Amino acid sequence: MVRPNEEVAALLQEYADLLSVTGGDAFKARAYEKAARAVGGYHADVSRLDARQLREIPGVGASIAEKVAEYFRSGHIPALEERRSRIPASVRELIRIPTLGPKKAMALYEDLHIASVDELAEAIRTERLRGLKGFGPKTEENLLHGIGLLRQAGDRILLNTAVQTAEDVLARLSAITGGVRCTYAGSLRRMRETVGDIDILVAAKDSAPFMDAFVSLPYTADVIAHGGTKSSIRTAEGVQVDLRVLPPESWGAGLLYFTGSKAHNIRLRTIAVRQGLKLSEYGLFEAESGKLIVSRSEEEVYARLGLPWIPPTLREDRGEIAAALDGTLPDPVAEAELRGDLHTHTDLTDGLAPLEEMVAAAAERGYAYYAVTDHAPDLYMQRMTDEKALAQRELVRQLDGKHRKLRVLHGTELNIGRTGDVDWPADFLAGFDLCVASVHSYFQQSREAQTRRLIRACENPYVNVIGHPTARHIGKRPPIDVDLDAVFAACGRTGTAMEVNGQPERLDLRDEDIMLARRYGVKFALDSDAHTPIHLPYLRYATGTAQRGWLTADDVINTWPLRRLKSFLRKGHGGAAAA
DNA sequence: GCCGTTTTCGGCCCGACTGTTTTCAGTCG
Repeated sequence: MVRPNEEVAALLQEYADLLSVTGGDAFKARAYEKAARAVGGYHADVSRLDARQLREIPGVGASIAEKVAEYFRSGHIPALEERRSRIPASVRELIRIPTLGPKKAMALYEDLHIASVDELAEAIRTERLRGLKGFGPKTEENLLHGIGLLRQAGDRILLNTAVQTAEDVLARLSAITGGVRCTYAGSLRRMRETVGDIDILVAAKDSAPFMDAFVSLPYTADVIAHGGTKSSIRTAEGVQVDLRVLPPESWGAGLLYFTGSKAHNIRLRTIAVRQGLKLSEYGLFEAESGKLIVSRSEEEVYARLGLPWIPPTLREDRGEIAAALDGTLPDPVAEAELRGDLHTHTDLTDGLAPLEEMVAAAAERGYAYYAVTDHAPDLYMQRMTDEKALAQRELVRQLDGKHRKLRVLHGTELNIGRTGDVDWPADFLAGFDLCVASVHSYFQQSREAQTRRLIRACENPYVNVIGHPTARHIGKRPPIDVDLDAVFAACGRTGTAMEVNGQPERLDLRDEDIMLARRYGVKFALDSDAHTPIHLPYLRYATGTAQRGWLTADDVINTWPLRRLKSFLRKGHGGAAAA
């Protein structure tokens, strides 16, 4: 179940999209977009607020507050429905294609009656776009590429969407009596970056009450299957959720089996067979007699196979079983080991909350340190200036120590320019406690140019962390083409950390890149890149991704005590990080 | 449509790149 805030944010965003597709006042569309983001990132549940309270959300005025209130009263927003009736919903789908915006989408619809991604692909194939004003051969190529990206992500959903749905289902099923255990399994438990469908497991003697409750969840749109051991539904948002009810005595074997991955399970079964055993979702058995040996817990099953328990995030058949056998399995970094966050924003640039609120939320989470890293001037639309940065630093110094044990660091997120230069000169950079540097432009440069610019950024003595290093957006923008070996080598050499960015659409670096970087002795920063207090928990996804990359606490600079972190941030030049 | 007043209208996230055009519209961060 999505939070009411996100439900409303989606509706406001849809309204903004429809406004921009049908033309008219661009500022109005932008006002709705801004309100959508603000509502999505607001700390309180908007379904419980009246119109007056809604207006306290920045960017929400009388008109939008009334529409939101109306939505929770009647379930309808007449103005939105009126717009929908003018434009097929599938036209809106078109603007999800990178490089295709509202104007081009409308041209396709009005001139060629193209109203969906599939129809567009077909129209390109049959050369129907030839001659349409503003659509040349390069545009066709870009559109095909964009459609490919969109389809690559397929029907898989982002990790946080899956987590929210799964946790809501778990909360509802846990309330039913007779359940011994209840959790999610599958690729979600392994924290893969996207999830195809959600697997929920319940241990109970009697499955019927769980199955019945499951198929009648408030957001069940379709019941795909409704049986005694397995039921499947599709939610209103189109997510498939499977529920399996296991007898309590085979919980461990079932959890192991349904967590996967398939390749990991095959390895385990091979080991079992060599020992004259048979492993299934019901337990570990003697092959000859069929006698059950163990099944109650994952630990017991692994132990009987001669293995320690392997954390789910490592179960991808990427060498974890060999490592477990020879005792070199890493102890993956845990979220509780993180002492702070090193990449966050405020409303001084594109964040949604003021510095004081972000710091208070960080203190609430029990951090030992917290870095504010608003955007630097070269990201023009953020309108950062030297004066604003210095004024913010004053405020940061005042807040430092206000919340008992929380140390507040003043940082910035620099833009890595075309050739690897950054926004500010050395003397100004020296005033920051740390600098994250990220790619926000020139995504299409050659591999050689991208590699050079990133290496140059690493060689800057004031750049401590490379933010979201490949700049990908899952399902929307591919990673930049760069020689990661060369960049990681430069990171290792210069003492520049690589970020594992926890924003669900980024997760950047991704697991495989992390494994590669680690071989170059690179250190990592696990960051939320929060733009509002409710993004701070995204560290959870950064941690999951880091675990999948086999990182231990020692690899991660924000598990370190402040003293050790500051020493790392000095990067050999001795100046920036004063005690 | 929102906001902040220089309170009831005028500005709003600005500039660069791409691909198309032949001087610029559309998209993006």
